[in-house]
Amino acid sequence: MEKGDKTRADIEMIAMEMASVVGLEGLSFGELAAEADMSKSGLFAHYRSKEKLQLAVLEHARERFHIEVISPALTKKRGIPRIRALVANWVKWEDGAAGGCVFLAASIDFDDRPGMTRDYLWKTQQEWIDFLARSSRLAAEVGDFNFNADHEQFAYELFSLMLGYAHYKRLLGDKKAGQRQKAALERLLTQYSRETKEKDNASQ
Amino acid sequence: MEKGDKTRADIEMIAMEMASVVGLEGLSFGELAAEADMSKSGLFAHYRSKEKLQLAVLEHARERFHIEVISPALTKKRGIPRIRALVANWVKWEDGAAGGCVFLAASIDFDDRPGMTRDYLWKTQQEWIDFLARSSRLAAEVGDFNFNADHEQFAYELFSLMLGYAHYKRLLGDKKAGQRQKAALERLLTQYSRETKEKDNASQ
DNA sequence: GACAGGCACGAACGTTCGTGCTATTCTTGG
DNA sequence: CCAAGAATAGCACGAACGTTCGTGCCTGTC
Repeated sequence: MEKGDKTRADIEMIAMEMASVVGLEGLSFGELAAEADMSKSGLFAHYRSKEKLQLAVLEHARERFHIEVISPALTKKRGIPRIRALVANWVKWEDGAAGGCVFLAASIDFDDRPGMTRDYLWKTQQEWIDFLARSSRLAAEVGDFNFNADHEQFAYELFSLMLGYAHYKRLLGDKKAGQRQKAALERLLTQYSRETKEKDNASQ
Repeated sequence: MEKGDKTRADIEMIAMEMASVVGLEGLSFGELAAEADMSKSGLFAHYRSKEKLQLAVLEHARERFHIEVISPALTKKRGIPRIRALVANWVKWEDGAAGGCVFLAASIDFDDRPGMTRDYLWKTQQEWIDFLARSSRLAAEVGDFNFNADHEQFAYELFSLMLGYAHYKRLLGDKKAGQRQKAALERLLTQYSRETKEKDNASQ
């Protein structure tokens, strides 16, 4: 009950890296076994189905995400400083993995493929978005944002900017992606902290 | 030299739909042949390699994209009206395909896989982004936008919002995705058309 | 020293993949 | 209307896929 856990942890670390490149569905026991220096069957025995492997990889990634992105941001002051930290950590997370954020790679694979894997993926992403919205609410509470800002709208726009960064960086190979993302974040923060004078309203 | 073209066009229409769901790499001759009511080998003969099939599908998609998204927007007045039309047409395009925008589905597949397909994909996406930036420049020229706005930054942010819409709609199944996207677009347009009073600057 | 369990292995399964070849059928220009 | 050529089908291949099976290590317990 000792060795197995260690092996699984090792496997999932490698698997997460691979999945970020080829996607969760593109992940195969054969290639993964080769990368982990194991036999395909020996590796398979740890999970007993591809779906269970995918779930294990996602669970592993979720843990890493908390450790690398969320937790360190919680040490920052509530409001804009914490939001900045979240974005900075996420960019590091995206840049760190060989193929970018594994959740984004998996999302495309599974948006049309129902099942347990998709459900877990959905839950994880929703959690992240809710966390962004909550951070916006906190920012309003400490006076950094307009107190009547639409926090879910903020989460949508912030999340979109992250998607944009990943896309510019990965596919387009744009050197200015970081610069663009920073400028966009500044603009977004400015707008949400402005002295609310616009007549616009997010409903309808 | 007549029948073949018709058949290829039919195939590529179906293939584009399939690829939007399973990705360009997930597309297979077997399934595509079944869907098109042809034999695998008969279909294969039209393209003679998977890569050529993928390229053909992308070319087909590029044509459709011009017809459905770009051309109808060109009839609108330069500036904000045209930008609004572009976004509205793109949303229709995204909603219309079974699995969403085929270029986005393909992007994840190929961002780590060099080759002709990736190059073509890159070119097409870059074209689209450049077109967005050019539309922003036009908006500045007709007085809708600040004349000193950063048009490539605008393209980045607008493109990001589209990515966000696709993600919210496809994976998260968010009913409010359309509403969110509209609100975000309004905010973005407002910001770029404002009387430029901010001290902020996109460089650094 | 026999026994049990956890762990990993190699071989093989049925299926699907992309890709060739060889016929056969269909379309079309002279 | 017929020959030429294009379009499609049939069949086979080697490889990779997920999965199953039987077996052999180790390591610790009675």
